[in-house]
Amino acid sequence: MGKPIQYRAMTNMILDSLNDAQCSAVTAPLSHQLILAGAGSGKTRVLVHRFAWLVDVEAIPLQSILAVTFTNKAANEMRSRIEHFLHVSSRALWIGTFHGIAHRLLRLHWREAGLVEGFQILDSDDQLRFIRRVHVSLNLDEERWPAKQSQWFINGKKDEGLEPQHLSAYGKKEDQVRITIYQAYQEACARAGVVDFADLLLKVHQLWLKQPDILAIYQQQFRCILVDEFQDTNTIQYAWVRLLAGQHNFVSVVGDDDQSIYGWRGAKIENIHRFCQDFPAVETVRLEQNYRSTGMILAAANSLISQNTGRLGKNLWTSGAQGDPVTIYAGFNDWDEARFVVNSIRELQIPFSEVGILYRSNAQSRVIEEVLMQFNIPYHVYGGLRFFERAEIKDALGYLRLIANRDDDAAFERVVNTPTRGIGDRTLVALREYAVAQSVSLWRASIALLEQNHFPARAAHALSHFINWMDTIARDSEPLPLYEQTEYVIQNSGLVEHYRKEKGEKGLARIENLEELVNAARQFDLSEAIEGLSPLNAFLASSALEAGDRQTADSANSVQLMTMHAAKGLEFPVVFLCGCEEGIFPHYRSQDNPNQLEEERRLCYVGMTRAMKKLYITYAESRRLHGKETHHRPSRFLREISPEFCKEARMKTTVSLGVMNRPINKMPEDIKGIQIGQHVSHHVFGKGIVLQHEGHNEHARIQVRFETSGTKWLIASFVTAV
DNA sequence: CCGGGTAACATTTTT
DNA sequence: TGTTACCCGG
Repeated sequence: MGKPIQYRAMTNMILDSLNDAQCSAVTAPLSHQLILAGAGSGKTRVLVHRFAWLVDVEAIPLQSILAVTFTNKAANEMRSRIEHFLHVSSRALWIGTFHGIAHRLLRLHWREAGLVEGFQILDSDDQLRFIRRVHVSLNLDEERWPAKQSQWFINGKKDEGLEPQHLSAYGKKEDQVRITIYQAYQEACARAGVVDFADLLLKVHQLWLKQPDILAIYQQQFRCILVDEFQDTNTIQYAWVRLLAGQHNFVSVVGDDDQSIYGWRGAKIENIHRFCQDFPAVETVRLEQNYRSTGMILAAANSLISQNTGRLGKNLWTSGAQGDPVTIYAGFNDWDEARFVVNSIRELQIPFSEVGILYRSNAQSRVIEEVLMQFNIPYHVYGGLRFFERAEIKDALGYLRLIANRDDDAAFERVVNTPTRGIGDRTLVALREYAVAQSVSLWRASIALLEQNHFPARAAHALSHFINWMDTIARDSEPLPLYEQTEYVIQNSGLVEHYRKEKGEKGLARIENLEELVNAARQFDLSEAIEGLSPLNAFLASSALEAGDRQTADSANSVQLMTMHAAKGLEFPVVFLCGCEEGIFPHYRSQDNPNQLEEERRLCYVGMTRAMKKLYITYAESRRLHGKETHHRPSRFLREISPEFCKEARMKTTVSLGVMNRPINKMPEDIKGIQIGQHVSHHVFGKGIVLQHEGHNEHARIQVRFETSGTKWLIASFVTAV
């Protein structure tokens, strides 16, 4: 039986350079599939090739395959690899995050889903503010009812697919109050025409349940569903996949139970087990050959993770070199530990960008940063605010949101008095009360109360001015292209003058960010837009759904510092796992719960398996924590790694500062003369200007904005005046 | 409305 | 220790 040449050529390309396990995952006949993909086993590759196989060999149309991931990063990577591999345009591809795809569906079916056409998306920050407002309107004491907890409660319930009416009011009084808050919050969202992240999934799920005809459309469209990082799915996501799969479609899930580290935010590792029960005839493939790490590193990691119970079972192996044993270092204190890390980096003589320093919690970066700075080693810390999460950006977007939808109360609250325009608390309280009582938005409440002459002259004047002004800029900017509209709003909102007044140079950075927002709008790819969605609404949605990169990519040749959570999916030739002490890692809040403890162990496993060639694990016998000297025993994880794969290290080079003491930085006399605005230079970061300073003598630190390396806090003695 | 002083607090993070 | 939130006085 001769197969078409096209078929064979393509098949060869698809199967080229795959190992046996990968190959069987890619070429499996149509059925439900569970692909257990160990760390570094070529998971993405298998997904991409499976996709290609389905298209080319199984003749599934492109638009009949749905590929879902958790992060935009993963989605973008898969998309671009598939585009390259198949030479297709992204138009027809259904690849995206759960939230992104749900959003796309809600824009198509907003009416059936009970939403307004221009609905906006609340990010977690907006959501928290919004919940605060709800608390106030319910007269709840912020002491007893922290808004954070309500947010946690509401999101938790939504992730379980539960709405207020599903929740029993028979529970504890506390729960009853929470349910009331949940209910009131939902009503407030409906009035404002906004949805939160969890709503995106929940509302699509409800839509499908309530309107079988719509569900049927998508069940018929998506013959194959691929889910990445399946161990991270939560209840609603699982329900979503199950519903969409129906009786006739095929689901392939890819995941690794040993890398499940997001249980604390609702991920259900059990979904992997449930999958095998709920879906008939699941074919399981294990990808255990690792292409990343040395034999020693894998053996060490395997020995650790084997302590966990209830695993599906998997042992990573490599055909590559054994490599060096894992280096364990016991530091005298946190400074000593940091110095060991930095010393080792210097001795390795490798590009800085090949080093990853991982820790359990962000606060641990500080000491390491300071030592890196002392040795003039460039570094990049992951985490922190993202572009679209910055206050000034959210202010500007607030105006745009009001233009798109005057009823958006979250946006209204944010910008109505930013910058201050004489609309005070009094006025707002009245507006909120009226809005809740009449079940209208704050915008409508403003108009109604102004008509009723409810306010004293001054307040009335300020408010009506704002209302009219919003309508005017909305009208005037409407015909402009997106970026001009953005620019117009920023210029006319008074935000620029507002931030210009901010003391220090912080305001300057904010104004620059506002300018950057105009650029972002200019570059916004309108092809991403969903049919029927205005450019403005598309831009606003994408700003919530893809909040942008974390910080700028000045990481060209710098050491990478991040939490172990953030390191998932990444790899480095050299990895340092720091702070491996009981109470730090595993974290003390996980110590008494066996499940949480196992998750910590998986986190350690994730950290270890990031290393390609060399892995260092360090701990400190004493450490400064919350301002107090503390002592911790070495992490149990160190004991759980088989000793035959480890070796103890000592610091090879004596450090001039003295190993046993905290550093005492000599401060040149002239440092007192450093002033804001002064030009300085630094060995690594180059030339810059002093923005702020704090502390005295050896504690003096200064904030410098460098011409090319961004803004940094430094110990004052490390710069020289120019 | 701001800013200073202070008290409380302190995982992990994506959408 | 470092941050953040809140309260009160000018």
